[in-house]
Amino acid sequence: MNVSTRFTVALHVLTLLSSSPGQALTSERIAGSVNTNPVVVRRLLGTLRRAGIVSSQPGNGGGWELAKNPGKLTLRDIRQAVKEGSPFSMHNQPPNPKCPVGKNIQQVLRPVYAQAERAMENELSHTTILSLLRAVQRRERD
Amino acid sequence: MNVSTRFTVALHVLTLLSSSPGQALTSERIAGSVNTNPVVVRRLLGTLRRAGIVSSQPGNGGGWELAKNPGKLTLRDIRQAVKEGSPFSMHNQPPNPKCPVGKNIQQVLRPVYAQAERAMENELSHTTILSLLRAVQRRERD
DNA sequence: TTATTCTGTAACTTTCGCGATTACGATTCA
DNA sequence: TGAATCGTAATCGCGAAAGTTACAGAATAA
Repeated sequence: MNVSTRFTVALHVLTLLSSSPGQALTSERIAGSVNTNPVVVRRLLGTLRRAGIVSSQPGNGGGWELAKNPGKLTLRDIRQAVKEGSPFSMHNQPPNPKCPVGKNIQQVLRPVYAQAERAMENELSHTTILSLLRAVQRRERD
Repeated sequence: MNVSTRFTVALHVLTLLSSSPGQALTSERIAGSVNTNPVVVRRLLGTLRRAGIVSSQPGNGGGWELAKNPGKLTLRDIRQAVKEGSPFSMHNQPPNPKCPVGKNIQQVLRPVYAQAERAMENELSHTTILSLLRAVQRRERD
């Protein structure tokens, strides 16, 4: 396996940002919650900034803020923004083109994989950052 | 990313086996089609044998055969047999339990991820090894 | 029985991507 | 000016997956 944790960390951070609207959080503070290195956070949030999802302010008193309505921000949007690849991957080495199966299998699998991934993304589009925040708050109350 | 290729290779091999029913293929022959090492093939097929999907015969004239009806064998079955993990993965280090978000985020995400993965698997259950073989043969004809 | 062909596995190496870390320039504000 | 913060390059370390070597069974043909 070995899938990256970028998506999970992105959701964690965005939920955290949505919990303090109008208040910039530093990468140091965020890294404290995620339990990682501030540079890792800045790299990840840099990607989200280029996608227009967060904004940043350098210098004293600066930090990171959500740039979109958390109720409109779906998990599919985030997944695409952090450039998570397909959950499927083809052969490392191209299969043998002299074998009828080896010659065609990748082209046959491609649309099947695409369809399965679409189904997954469709499911992710039904959850927003706001609903994650609400769920966290609900667990915190009880 | 970096997802394993085991699932794709398994589908390739099973399609190949389904194309020569009643005839055992050696790991050497199979590896030739996949363009990899025979030991890699034996390891993977060993897992599929333990799941009852293929059978093997050592010794002269031996090799590997499909042990199930390819029309009944779905891609979800195969994915589960080769033990592909979830396409999502949680934090490497546990998040900070003193932060309300860090404390609860994983428990909130878990069912969301499970649901998305289920949607993907449901889609995979609609395709069989036989239909892969048919698609390969169709491409080969044209 | 003997030679040959395969599987079954252990052990080791190689490769590769991710995350962690260090370092430092640029920017902002008090 | 000085402290705090982002932006980013460079490098390291780790772990998982695949590739490789080696060899002990097992089955078959002669």
